[in-house]
Amino acid sequence: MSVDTDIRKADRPSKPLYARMKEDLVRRILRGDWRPGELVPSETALAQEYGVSVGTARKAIEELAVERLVLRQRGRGTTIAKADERSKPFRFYRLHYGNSVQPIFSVKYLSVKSARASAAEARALGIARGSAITRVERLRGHDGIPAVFERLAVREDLCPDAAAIIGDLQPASFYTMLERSFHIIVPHVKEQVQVAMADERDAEVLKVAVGSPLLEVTRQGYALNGEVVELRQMRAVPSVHYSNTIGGPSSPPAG
Amino acid sequence: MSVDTDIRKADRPSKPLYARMKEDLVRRILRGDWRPGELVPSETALAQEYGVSVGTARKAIEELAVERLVLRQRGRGTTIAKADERSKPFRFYRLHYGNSVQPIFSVKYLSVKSARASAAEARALGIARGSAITRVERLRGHDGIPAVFERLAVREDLCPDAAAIIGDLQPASFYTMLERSFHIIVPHVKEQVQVAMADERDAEVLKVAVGSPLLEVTRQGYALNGEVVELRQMRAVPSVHYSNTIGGPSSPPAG
DNA sequence: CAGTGGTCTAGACCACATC
DNA sequence: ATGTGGTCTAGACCACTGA
Repeated sequence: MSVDTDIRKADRPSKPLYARMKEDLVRRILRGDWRPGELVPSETALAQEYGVSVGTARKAIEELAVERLVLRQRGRGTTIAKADERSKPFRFYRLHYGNSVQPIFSVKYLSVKSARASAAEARALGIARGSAITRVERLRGHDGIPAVFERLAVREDLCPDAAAIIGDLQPASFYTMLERSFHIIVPHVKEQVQVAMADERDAEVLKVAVGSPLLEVTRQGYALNGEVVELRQMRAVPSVHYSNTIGGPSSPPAG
Repeated sequence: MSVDTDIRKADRPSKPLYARMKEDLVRRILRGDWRPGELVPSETALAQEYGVSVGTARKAIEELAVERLVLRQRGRGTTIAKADERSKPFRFYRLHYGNSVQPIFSVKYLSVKSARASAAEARALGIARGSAITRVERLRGHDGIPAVFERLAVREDLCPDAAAIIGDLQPASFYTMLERSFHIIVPHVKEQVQVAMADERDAEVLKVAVGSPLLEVTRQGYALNGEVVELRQMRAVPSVHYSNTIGGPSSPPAG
């Protein structure tokens, strides 16, 4: 039976039933009981399995849906959300070139290699200094113009053989690849935006002068269990801007 | 009776009952039936008034709560959210100095005056060129160091006598002032972040060299009815960064 | 067609804030 | 003590999808 611990007699002081049920469902998703794109049991089936009313099961599933972990479709059923469904329009990729509305940039891989985590990387990733990581350099362009230079780092303990796999696939979507190749779901990211000065590598790749100002976005990608799995630094030419919207009908929860 | 149109026999094809009820509640908030901080009728009272079940009324109110228009407190009741409740930790103010977690900056008003909207301002505000607006300059500092130079513009047709009122109050929170002095609620903003070069005024105020790179955040503030009421440009010294979090438990809906 | 999620109802009990 | 929102139940009907 898939419910290891009876959610009805847990915790002290006990959380609401639907909350415990939700946590258990997350545990099962994390364990890989259902893969992204796969159908989850129906409301009534889950209600029966957990011994709760449909309304309660519904509330648990509903919360997973607003967190975009799960996709509900009337008549079809509920599926585990795939990376592209989770990150719909601009959720993750908020960089735009000039006035263009399209966030679409071509991607070119510049390098993919295994390395050892620096002190800063180790701290940010929550691993020991010197642990194995994979470093990736990508360049995004707009109409043939270099626009965004990305440096990524992922934990090799979570993504074994990442260098080879990434080098081979050169995926347009990093999160889809993490999902398909390593069963890692990244439902949550934190970003900081600031001004940076171009170093020599930036200058070379982006065709700008060393020391010229760039827009820098630093990102930490969190896995379902809360661990940081990915670090990303994006340095963009000054004509690129970062856009964000806060509040309003149907905006997701803020951290 | 406060329900002008019977929400039960509306629209074609008709939206769900709870959605129509929600829209009607928004209409009443917009009309000012209840002021920020004031108690809204209870679930059961509203259910009775609209002739729906408590569960349905509940769903309508619940949606207003996730949009932060309304604040629900068990044992107390439901109130119209005040500006500071709506913009809780960092929802609107996402600029930080260096590594400090606190987004707290002192505020100093530099100038407040009436003016005519430029072509760009008029377009962004959805008003005619040359319409009356109020322009405000503020400086935010961190530990006595100039950090963020803000230029604001608000529509004077919506905020009559704004120049005098703002000059008089010099409010720390602009949105709280809009709410209290003009009954305008701003539940939604859009922001763009980019690199800018310091002009002469920036240089003078922020104590940097003309032409040196700054972090610029441009913001449009939307009123409840969807109109743009406020334009804001924030130019910050390079040690300031903009932070954002996407997804995860209890993140608001993304635009 | 059977099965899904979406809406809606009517009731119960509870934890909590206020007076 | 009263009234609030929060949880939970058990049912009904509907719109839609897919075989």
